[in-house]
Amino acid sequence: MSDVDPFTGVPEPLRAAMQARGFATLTAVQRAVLDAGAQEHNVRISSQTGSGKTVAIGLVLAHGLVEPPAITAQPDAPIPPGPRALVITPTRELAVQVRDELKWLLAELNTTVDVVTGGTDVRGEQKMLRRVPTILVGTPGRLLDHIRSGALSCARIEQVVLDEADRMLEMGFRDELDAIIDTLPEQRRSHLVSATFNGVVRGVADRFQGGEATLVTGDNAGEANADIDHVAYLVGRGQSYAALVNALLLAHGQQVLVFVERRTDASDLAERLSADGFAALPFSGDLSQAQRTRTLNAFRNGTIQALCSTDVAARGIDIPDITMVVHMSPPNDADSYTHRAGRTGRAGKRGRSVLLVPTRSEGYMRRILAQAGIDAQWQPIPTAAKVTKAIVKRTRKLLHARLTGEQPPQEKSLAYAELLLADRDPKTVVATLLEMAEPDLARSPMDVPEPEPAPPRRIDTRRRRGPWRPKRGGPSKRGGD
DNA sequence: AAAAAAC
Repeated sequence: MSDVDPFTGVPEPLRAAMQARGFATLTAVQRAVLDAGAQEHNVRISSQTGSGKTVAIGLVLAHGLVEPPAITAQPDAPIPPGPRALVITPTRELAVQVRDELKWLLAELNTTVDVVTGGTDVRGEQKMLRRVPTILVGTPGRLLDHIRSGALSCARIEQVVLDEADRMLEMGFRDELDAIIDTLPEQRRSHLVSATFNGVVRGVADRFQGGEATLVTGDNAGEANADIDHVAYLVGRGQSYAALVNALLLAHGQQVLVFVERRTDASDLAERLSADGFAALPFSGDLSQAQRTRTLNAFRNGTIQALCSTDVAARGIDIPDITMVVHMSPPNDADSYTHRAGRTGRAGKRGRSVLLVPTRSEGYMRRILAQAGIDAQWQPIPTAAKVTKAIVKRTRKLLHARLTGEQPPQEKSLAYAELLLADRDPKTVVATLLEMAEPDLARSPMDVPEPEPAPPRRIDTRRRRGPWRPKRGGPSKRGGD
């Protein structure tokens, strides 16, 4: 095996880009698209979250783009200039991420990759489209906008990709999707990509691909990502979910992505956590696109510890260092759970997915987990004593350094303790911790200790504060889903 | 029912 070139079949310009990016080898699904000879067919890529599906689709697209376009304009029927490939995603942030990923991968292939999404300046995009990118990534509404205004011609599209395909083929997207697909040439390749293709969507998927697709799977096809530990806590009536999330954040001490049901829940939770002294921000369609971008960047670069998000961030978003996902309310279905949880445990790293389950929803949630093929650990709610132990352990070193003036140890998990302690007198913190350590507190688990003298702080998403600087080794090695 | 997605 060792004498086999792991990049066999990868076009030379892409091999160079991948090696420059630090890839030592291909992931299973990336290897599989090449071995399947997928470059000549419609492809359906189904592989677990965080397994490098975006690069896999880049490999499929690239093989078609190495050759000059087969379509030639006839004198009597001129074909307007336009992109050769189209990638459609269900959210704006995912479109941008996919654009970025394809851009570095295909940089040496004499291609250009660009993106169009709602919430951004239409004129700027029109100008960009006049320069005719080789590959265009976008969300449905804005793509259709450009098609109808005449700014975008799809007459030269050779390949179309639906990212998060099972989501794109759902009812909510169908009308816009059909309208876009109607403008594509009959002669084209149609690709679908997702971690999940449940039975319901498979029929639609078959029709979309004209019944002809090469199925490409990675490791553990159809199984859950084994790098994620799943934990479920039963939450009784009258217990505070926000307090529980507070406790989980304290105990975990690293970045956490919290999923909530509604937009208002996102802002409510972020507000509450901020008042508790955490660096937390909401993320949902309620925000302006500019704020969405700033917030996601703040989470990506480690400026905030907690992102309180609706399902807008449930699919595809690749943030390599997320070690814990919390579901403050149960997901809608098994696939939704798989995708949410899949924001952690990426590219072979381990992650933890924590469910807060209302007692009345236990049966429902057990069915969802079984459907997703996941064996979760059902545990009692962590007691205040346990949470206290974790936070004491984490902050002890830091407090020692503060009090003695020594250099604090460089540990990322301590960085968030640093933020929590920022602007506070170490002696007050010691007093708070002692108070928290009172075993009496363990009696009422939900009465999670709140760091007493925490003044609400505004979180500046533009620059970092304090001496605190975790992050960020390098770009993702494997990319998104 | 709510989330997302065009102005």
